Amino acid sequence: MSDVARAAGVSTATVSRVVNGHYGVSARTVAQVRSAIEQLGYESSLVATSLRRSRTNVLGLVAHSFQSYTAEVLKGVMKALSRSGFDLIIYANSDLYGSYSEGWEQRHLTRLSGTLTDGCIVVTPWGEVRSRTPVVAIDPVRGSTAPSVTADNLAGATTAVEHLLSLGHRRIGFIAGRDSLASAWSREEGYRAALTNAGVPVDPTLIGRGDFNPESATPLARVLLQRPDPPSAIFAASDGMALKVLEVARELGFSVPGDLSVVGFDNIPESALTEPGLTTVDQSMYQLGYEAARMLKSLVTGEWDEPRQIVLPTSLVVRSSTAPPTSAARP
Amino acid sequence: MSDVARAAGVSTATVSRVVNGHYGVSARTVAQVRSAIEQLGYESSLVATSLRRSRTNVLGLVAHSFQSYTAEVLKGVMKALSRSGFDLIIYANSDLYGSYSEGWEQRHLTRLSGTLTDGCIVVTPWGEVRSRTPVVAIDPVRGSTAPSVTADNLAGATTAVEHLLSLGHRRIGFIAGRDSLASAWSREEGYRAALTNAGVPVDPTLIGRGDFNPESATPLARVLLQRPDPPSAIFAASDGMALKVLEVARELGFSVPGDLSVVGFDNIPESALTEPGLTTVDQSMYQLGYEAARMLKSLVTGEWDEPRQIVLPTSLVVRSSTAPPTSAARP
DNA sequence: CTGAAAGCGCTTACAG
DNA sequence: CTGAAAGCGCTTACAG
Repeated sequence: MSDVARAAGVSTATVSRVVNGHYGVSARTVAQVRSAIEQLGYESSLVATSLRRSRTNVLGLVAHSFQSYTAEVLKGVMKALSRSGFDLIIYANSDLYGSYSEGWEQRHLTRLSGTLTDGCIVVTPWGEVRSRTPVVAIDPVRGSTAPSVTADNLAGATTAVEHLLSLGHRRIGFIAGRDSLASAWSREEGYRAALTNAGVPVDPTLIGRGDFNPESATPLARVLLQRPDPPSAIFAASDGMALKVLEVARELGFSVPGDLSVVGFDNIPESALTEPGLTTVDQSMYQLGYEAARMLKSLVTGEWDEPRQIVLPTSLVVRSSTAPPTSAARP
Repeated sequence: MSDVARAAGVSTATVSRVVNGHYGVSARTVAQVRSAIEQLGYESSLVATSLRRSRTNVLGLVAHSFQSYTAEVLKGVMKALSRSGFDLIIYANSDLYGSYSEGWEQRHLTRLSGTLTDGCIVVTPWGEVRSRTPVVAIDPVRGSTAPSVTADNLAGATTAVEHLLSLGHRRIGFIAGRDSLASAWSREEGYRAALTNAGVPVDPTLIGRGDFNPESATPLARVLLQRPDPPSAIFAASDGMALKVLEVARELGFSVPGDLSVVGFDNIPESALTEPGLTTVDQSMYQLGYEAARMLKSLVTGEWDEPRQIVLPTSLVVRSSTAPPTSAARP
């Protein structure tokens, strides 16, 4: 900027005014400055600008990994921000790839929201976060009253288990997600509610405690399927985990859906590609991202007047990983 | 930071030393400062730090949109950066969603590389870019000698067209990509080469000029298919465009692959999900991202000693959108 | 209409 | 071992 000022023979204050289109600069000066900018290929530093200004028109997104789930969310966020005047900065910590680390989102949030961003979206946070700028959580922690958008996990899970019940399954295993997340809790609630409603007692030994990380499901599925009396169906709280169940089933000689039915949750793109295709509950991750960005945008400008907690509908997608149980459940 | 300094009864200089783990601070002071940091939940501002320091350990990525292609690239980048000590910042301009705007990448690059990032990856740039920090392009412009990673587009396209030729097709249409990109050019070259090698003359009226944007293919496909003598097969330079060809074919009453064979390029996840599944050339977008990040990382630390232009292999994925031509090409 | 000066939150020689 | 001061690249009252 000082180069530009020198070239145009003015002060940096004036250059700044021209760059920001402020009034009160003579046409002649504007022209001179513009041509200097042009010639030098000057572009203002995002960092310096944001340090000085309160408003940056940049929104942030922090996520702990970039698997399919996040990628879908991102598409929705971008769509919502399209031509909104807000740019997006996504911050990803290299240490966090695929593994949760307590408090990561708080760290990143604080580092960004100091000055860089006007507000942030945080995807599947670890805990409640505080920030001086607005934050909306996608898939918040349990009991959070902060702005958030989430799928109707309870209804989705209930439908999934009802689907299995209607096929005739009675011994239905469950692989739970990370306990602290509202989504994990609701999905488990849905599982319990559907069984209870159907008069099927909940068997705690049929429940495995995963954490949404696909890998966490592998040992749990193994335990469930190596019992003398394995379940005839397994409902996993996420597709990533369900895919691992499929893997273990294959390894152990269970045919799906012949010996074992499997249902997931999320409907990530991969679920349609496996053989057999995974029956799952669709939560539009695109929509989650879209709505979160829409809310954050308005929160930042102070125009939001809808409820600060959005719940999006889910729907059951029946593919070929589910079928009625056979009498001989063991291969 | 001044809050922390006050609470700990030291200067901000000392706080800075503690935060950055510099030597020469008494154990007692360190303890005091740490406890103040803890209590106040202090986190250093990324912006201020990067403004002051030359090295930030943050790498940047700029892309003009976030469709499947970019999402896949991103996964590869994140994988390569995992536990590398480098964080990643992705910058997305809201005005650019899905549409090219000349020079966008240069603008963003300059704004980021001023101080925020140590280097950048730019995905399908519009032109050659200059920057004081290292830049690696994924899918560079034609004739670029800057660091880049790209798929073997020539071989891929040749194979695709040879596949159609071997099925018996002779009138093969082509929908080209954005001319300035090396990838678009090579894919067209591959198309021409395969035809020429087979002794089939290239018919310029069978070539449509798209720009990789899916929408650009719709009118072109319409023109091609509404001719009195439509081609029996169409090769599109990207899956996004090929999917649109499928759409137009359906609309016009062509059955695929009965009346028309269609081949794409990229192998985005959606291509496996359409009905019929799209035959396409796989270029591992994940690999492109992975290699680009690996190169950038070493370029920044000055350790890169491999060639600065990486070409990755491609492979043909045959699904059900291709078949031998029938005698009656018109429905 | 324009400039000198202060300050955003940090880091880093330079003194002491 | 620690602090006062300068400065990274901007913006914005405050004068003039």
